[in-house]
Amino acid sequence: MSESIISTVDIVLLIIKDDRLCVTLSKRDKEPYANQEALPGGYIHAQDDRDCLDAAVRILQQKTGLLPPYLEQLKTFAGAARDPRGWSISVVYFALVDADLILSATNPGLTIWPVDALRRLPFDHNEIIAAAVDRIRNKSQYSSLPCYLAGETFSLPRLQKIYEACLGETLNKVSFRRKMDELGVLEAVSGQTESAGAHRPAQLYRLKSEFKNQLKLLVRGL
Amino acid sequence: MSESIISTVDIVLLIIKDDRLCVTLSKRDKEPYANQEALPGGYIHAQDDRDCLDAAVRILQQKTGLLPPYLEQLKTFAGAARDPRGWSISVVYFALVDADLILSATNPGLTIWPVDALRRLPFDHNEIIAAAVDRIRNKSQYSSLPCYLAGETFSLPRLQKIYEACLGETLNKVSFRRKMDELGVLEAVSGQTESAGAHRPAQLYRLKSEFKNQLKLLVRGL
DNA sequence: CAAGTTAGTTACATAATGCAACTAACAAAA
DNA sequence: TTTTGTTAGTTGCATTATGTAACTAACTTG
Repeated sequence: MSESIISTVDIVLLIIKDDRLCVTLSKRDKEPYANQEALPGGYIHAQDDRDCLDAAVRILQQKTGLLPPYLEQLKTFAGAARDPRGWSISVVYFALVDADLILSATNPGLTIWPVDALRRLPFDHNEIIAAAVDRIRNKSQYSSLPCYLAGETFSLPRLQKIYEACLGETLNKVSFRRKMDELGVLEAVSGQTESAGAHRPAQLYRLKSEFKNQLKLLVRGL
Repeated sequence: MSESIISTVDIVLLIIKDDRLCVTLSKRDKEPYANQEALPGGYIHAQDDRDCLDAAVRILQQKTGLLPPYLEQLKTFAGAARDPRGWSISVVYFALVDADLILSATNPGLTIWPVDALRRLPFDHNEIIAAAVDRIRNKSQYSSLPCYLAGETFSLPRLQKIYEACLGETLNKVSFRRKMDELGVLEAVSGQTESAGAHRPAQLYRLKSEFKNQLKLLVRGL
């Protein structure tokens, strides 16, 4: 039956760094693959965790100190071959967070890697990250998902760069702004602008409070 | 750690019956909830199953005798409260199959229920089915997914009914046919028509062989 | 062979999208 | 103080996608 099955949760924590989609890895402190970079993860604690989301939040807190604004179940990876310890189940979540929260914090053992230039990772973690990128690419096409990768306030050109990093393609400026208007999740921060050089400063926006914990979907994609 | 966690696979087997999206339930032969209708499922066999998909195929074979043309992982439901036996993980798959394969076969203990008129089911199976319906509704909007619910050959009006059942809304005939043309997964069965009454018979189509095992996606939805 | 019914197509109005060219607002150099 | 360069943001228009109504086609039944 299931006595010998290892039950874990792993987390793909994604951020934008230098306009590129990046994944956060943490150095493993135990065998197998001790001292190697891998997705942050851990055992499910049947005593402490009420469900998988609980476990994901706990593990993320332990490994990164963060409670990210977006956390969604991605997929479950399981089988006999993926972990040297034996038959294992990993319920994988993916989290989106503003890069500054990671880069500014002192998180020992956390490293950031562009998702399109990863080296070979332990377990099936490359495959897992690829699945996360697929998911975010898909959802970015028709939702406010990438907004969770921006900070509290941001300009539309900045948000467009984030969408482009998620989608892996450049977008038309006019169409993008029309779609953001249609989405209706943003509100201008009155008077606030971002001056980033010798040119016209950009209006700053933030997520309307009612959308801080809820995705908004477009009827017809970007 | 994870010694006490129960690991199972459950399957949401969906079909179209009387132009409605329906789920296939099977009578449980063991406790808990013995003799009640529930999603077909079973323990993962770490000895026999190489991975979860393996387990899903085995369980589906045992409970229904089918190898469905479409089988995808839906989501994992886990926690302390969902199963009276204790902390449990259920990796849920959803399967699509031509209704005739179930209705014609002699599958004792299998029953068919419209997904929008279900009674209260054991475990969290109502919630699981709702998640499956959400998924199929979403994917039907921009993919060839509902084709797996049709048989070998089918007319376009029939396929439109299937799409409508999946989406829960009626579609425009001209637009639907344009989109199916754009999808490009169908080929006319030359000379074959379906005569279903005192009116013009409909051209029959089938999935092109290269799409029997691969979803095709629309760039811009139905 | 006329009537009824569904299959399938055509023509056209309306809406969505993409592109190019515009104006706006700033800093820095002249 | 004016000019220049650069990015922000808007406008107008051509092109494409979509929805609707009205059409023709092909069958069965009376």
